[in-house]
Amino acid sequence: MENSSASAFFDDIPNNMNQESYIVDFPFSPALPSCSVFDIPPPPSPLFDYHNVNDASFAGNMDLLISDDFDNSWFSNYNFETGTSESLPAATQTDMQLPPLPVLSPTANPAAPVSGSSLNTSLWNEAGVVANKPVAAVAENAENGDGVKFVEGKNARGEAEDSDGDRRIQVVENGNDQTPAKKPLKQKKNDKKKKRTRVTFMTETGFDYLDDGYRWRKYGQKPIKNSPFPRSYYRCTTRGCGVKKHIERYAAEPLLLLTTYEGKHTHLPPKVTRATHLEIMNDAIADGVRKIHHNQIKTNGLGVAGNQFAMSQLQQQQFQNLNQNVILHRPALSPLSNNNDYNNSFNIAPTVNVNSANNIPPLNVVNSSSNHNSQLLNVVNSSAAHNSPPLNVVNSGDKFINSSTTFSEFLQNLGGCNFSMFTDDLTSNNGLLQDMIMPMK
DNA sequence: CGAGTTTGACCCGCGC
DNA sequence: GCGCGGGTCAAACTCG
Repeated sequence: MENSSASAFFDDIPNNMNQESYIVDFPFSPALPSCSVFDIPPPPSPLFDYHNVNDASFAGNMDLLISDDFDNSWFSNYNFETGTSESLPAATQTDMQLPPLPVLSPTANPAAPVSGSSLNTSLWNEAGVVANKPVAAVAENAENGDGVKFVEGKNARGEAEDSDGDRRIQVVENGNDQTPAKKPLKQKKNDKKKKRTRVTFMTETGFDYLDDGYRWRKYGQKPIKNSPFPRSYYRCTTRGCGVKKHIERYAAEPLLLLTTYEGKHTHLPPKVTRATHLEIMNDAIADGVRKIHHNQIKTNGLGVAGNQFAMSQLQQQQFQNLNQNVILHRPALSPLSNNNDYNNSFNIAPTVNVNSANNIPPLNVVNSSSNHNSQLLNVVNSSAAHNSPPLNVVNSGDKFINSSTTFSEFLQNLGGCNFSMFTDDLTSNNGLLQDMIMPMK
């Protein structure tokens, strides 16, 4: 295997069939704010006002979670109540404006689950499916009394907003402190009314249900005030596990799906666990890269310098087999994007190269095109021959910058392998949405 | 037949 | 106290 030494453009990729392994240069882009629930911009970011996350511009940027990719010391200094931090400079609201989103029509059963298999790599070809991209997550820790939640009519400072009915994000204090002696909830058996940690993920998706690896039973659906979209209630089907979630579309941005989890699973997910992924990827990527920091050059265990990793043929196959149902994430749009970019990006279906020998579909790699500094995904191959399928690249065209501004998100795009965890405890970290929550203190 | 969904009824907190 | 809205229950229903 040789190191990558030159940039290979996307048109080259289909020709890369006969290679033992791939070395992927991942282009970190410090110039762009990160756009994923799995990532948070390097602190402090002059590009994004973490506090003013109260309208459509937050889509793709409402980073309230922290990955271990970052030195997150700034986060603890940030006061969500006042919206201030000594470590954060003044920010502007001019960055990362998303183009208009297509309007979804409410359906009779908008929260009806779709099968996991429909969330595979072919979703890029499916009509109406724009993307599945976690663009934000909101943690509400009701146990220690602090948290963040959606409220109506107030912004993140708790100030009254205009009366457009938009929901805002607000730090809330609730829970078990010495507040108001309110009439206690009527306790039902098993203390069902006890408040637990809630975390809301916002996912930009045309799907009404995202497979998160756990099994759920729907137990209710309610219309929501000021929203054409109902909220669906689900309970984890595992006996003894009281975790619930509810799903609704964000009325102001119908493409945003809000998934709120309540509670913590007492069991491993019945589906593919991240531990397996991590084993493979750890083997493939080797130590060090998983914790790589932005703009840092490290060496992985395969002797590949730089922000790279390599997967052997077997590893690729294993990885693909384990990621048949992963959610691919649409790249977020940069400030440079325009509507045409947005539209074009989804009209381009990936070339599906199915290996004739093993019939394993290739991974789809979402990436940007040229004309942007440090935005190229360079795929360089070693010389050895093999039969595994190539990486599949969706080339979105000029002026469209993908969201893979961090290594972790790149991996996310690559196959749903989430490396931006808040723990290195692989036994408890299954790589699912719920596992990527950093409790707020 | 079991598992999951649908859907109207019911419960509860909260604001007025 | 009343009504509203969110959350839950559970019987009926659907599906494999």
